[in-house]
Amino acid sequence: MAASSTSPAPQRRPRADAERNRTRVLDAAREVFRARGDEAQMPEVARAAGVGVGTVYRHFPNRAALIAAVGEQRQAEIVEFGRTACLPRAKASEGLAAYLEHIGEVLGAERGLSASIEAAFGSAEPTGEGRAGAEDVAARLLARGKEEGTVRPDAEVGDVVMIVCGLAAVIRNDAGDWRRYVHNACAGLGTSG
Amino acid sequence: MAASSTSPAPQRRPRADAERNRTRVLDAAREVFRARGDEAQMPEVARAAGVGVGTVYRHFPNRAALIAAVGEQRQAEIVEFGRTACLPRAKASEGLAAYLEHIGEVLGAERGLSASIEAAFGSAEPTGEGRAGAEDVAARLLARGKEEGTVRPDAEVGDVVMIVCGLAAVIRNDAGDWRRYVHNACAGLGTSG
DNA sequence: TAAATAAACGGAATCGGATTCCGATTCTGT
DNA sequence: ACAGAATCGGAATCCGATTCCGTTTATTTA
Repeated sequence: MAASSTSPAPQRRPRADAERNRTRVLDAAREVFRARGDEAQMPEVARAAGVGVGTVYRHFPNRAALIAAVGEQRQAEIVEFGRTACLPRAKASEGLAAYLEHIGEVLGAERGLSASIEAAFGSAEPTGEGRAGAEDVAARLLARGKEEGTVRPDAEVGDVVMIVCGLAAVIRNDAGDWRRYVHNACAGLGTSG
Repeated sequence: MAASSTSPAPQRRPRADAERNRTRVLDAAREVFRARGDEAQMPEVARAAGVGVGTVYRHFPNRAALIAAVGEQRQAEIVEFGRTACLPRAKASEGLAAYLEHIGEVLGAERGLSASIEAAFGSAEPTGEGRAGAEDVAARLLARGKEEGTVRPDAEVGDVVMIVCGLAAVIRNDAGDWRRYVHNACAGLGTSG
């Protein structure tokens, strides 16, 4: 008792098989949700991962957490794209447009993950790195855009979040010309082209 | 058999108590969802309506339909506001801003209904009148705004839908300065003021 | 290398909540 | 007031998420 309440817990590295199963489950969930939408059932995910339901629950406390984890994983990839393909652009306004277009493409191609990705970008929870990273990319692009004079000075990260969420909703429904919407949204931020 | 397959069904007017109960259930649901969010349970709605669960299901095929009905009812009121308070404005751009601000106010004040209202505006389903009415208001305002020269000629109803959905997401989360977002979104549509 | 211990597994059992069913009750038309 | 039709209420059922625990496996230790 004394030990457990005072020592900061040595934190033995997780067992190898546990770590492997965790990623198996996450990958399987991502695939299943992408294909069937996030109403897919837990047993289905477990089966796809070649694992028992119990194992799924050992790694993710509940269905919502699993869905969120998938969304955050996808978001992390989007942020990575933002850092490597958008931030480096000469014109920040183009970088911003590319960032949003990429998000639109992902949302359109992976409808099943759309809700969880939207949540990753829009949720208020301290999701941590994912959300923070996404906002960091947006913030840098906006700042640079303002210097360039291609972005309205009163534009904020929140505006970009709103665009992403709106985009997700629109794509989830009509799937229509979301590219045009992105274009207009950029125009709205003051980005001229 | 011959009769049932050929006659268009006389459709006797629904029984008085049935009609009364339908609205009781709808009203109770609206209140319960507004207060507790749309995860509130069916039995809770039934209790609030002073009715058995069976009765709830007699009028609404399932939970989703009930939630949707609530959202559509609220949407109808918003559309009504749009027609009476926004369309008549001298400046279409101001009418549009007022329309969006009103939506923001409702979303903010009735968080629990936020998701269903958003769905009513954004869903692809042939929701019918509700959605159509909302888009009608937006379309008229946009058209008039273009004549005025206060709205970008390439703006479309879809852009407004996107704004509404984005707004809903933002309000559901930070609840921050959504008013600023509305302002910026309007600016994005080309509305100068 | 083998035994001991801790951690992870699998999947049957449990639980909660949506939905269905049907006998009892309440309208409506005659 | 009566017959028939529609509606009610709420217990019973169904389904899927989550929990539990005996078994199996990785890791550490002797």
